[in-house]
Amino acid sequence: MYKMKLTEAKQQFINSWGAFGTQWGINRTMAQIYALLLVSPDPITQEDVMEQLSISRGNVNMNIRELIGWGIVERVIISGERKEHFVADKDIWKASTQIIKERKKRELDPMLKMLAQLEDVEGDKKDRHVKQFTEVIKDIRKMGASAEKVLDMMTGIEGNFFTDALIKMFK
Amino acid sequence: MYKMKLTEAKQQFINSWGAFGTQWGINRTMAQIYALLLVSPDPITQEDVMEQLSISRGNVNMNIRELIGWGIVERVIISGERKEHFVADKDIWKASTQIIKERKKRELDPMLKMLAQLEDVEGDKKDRHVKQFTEVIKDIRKMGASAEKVLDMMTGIEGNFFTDALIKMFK
DNA sequence: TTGCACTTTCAATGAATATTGAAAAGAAAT
DNA sequence: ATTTCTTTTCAATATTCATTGAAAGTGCAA
Repeated sequence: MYKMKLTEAKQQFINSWGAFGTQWGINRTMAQIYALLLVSPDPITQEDVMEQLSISRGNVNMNIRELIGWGIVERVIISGERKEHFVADKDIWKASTQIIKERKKRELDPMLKMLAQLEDVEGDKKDRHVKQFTEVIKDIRKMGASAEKVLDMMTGIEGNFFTDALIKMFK
Repeated sequence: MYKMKLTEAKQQFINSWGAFGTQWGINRTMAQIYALLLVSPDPITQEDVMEQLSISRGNVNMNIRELIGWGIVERVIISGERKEHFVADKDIWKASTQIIKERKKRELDPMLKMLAQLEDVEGDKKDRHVKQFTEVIKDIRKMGASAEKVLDMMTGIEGNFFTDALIKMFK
């Protein structure tokens, strides 16, 4: 069976990761930078990223900043070095948790807020259209609230027997 | 407290839903059409969608087709009517399940395949770079495999006490 | 078998998003 | 306080992605 060289495999990983990222509504470059940081054993500089991914200074800067905002990449000071270095936390479980938390905060919570405002509308409760509308909004809210609970549990906002069982089963 | 008129609320819902969709890597229009179908008590035609969302015939056609491909919208025959009509399944739990299944199939499975191919690379196992790479790939695979299991359970591919408990807790 | 009602396709266009790079700002070192 | 190295910003540009609409396709019905 064919074995790739490391550089080839890295490139493959970075490219695929970028492609999957876009499917999830994540900037391709941001995903690629994250992938690069994941497979880099030591902290690297913006310059390194520029070279290895052939992208511009500004682009690297903005996306690294974004990754830091997501809480999955850190700035690192290396004594004696002038340039900033960056690392990705290599604990994948922790990173996933962090990403889930972040997406929940940025997307699920605002959605539930929006739905709350549409809770009840003017007009005849017997009207098919009114009925259908309120029904759907209510159901989506329920679904969203459940999702929220599950995610909070999974990301350890509350720790309990259920979470523990779940983690033991799947980690 | 202010109550919206139905049409206003519908519009609000459709627009917001479209915006949230894009964040999830889903075509804005597709998300909007789905929202419209959700709040419509009866099956509607492509023409109806065109008018209500002010979008072109081709756009409606392609996106409805896509929604059908996701298994959350159905073509409906209304006897006496020439035009095709469409409905969204109003069971939100079922729809969510269906979307999760579909995304898993389209995204998670291919990702795991990709990772499998990068499992082992040429070169010295003691090299920091080789080590880090194989380590990360292995960890992501593990994480992905766990996610796969959880999702399969949640979407009822296997039914067991755990799923039942989960469903009872959150549905 | 021709016309009609409707659906589908897809090249052209438009809109949204990402990327560049040069200029400004910031931060050590001399 | 000036030079030098580094980071950040952002208007201009390039790229990607979504939308249009006219033409081709389908199939029913007279």
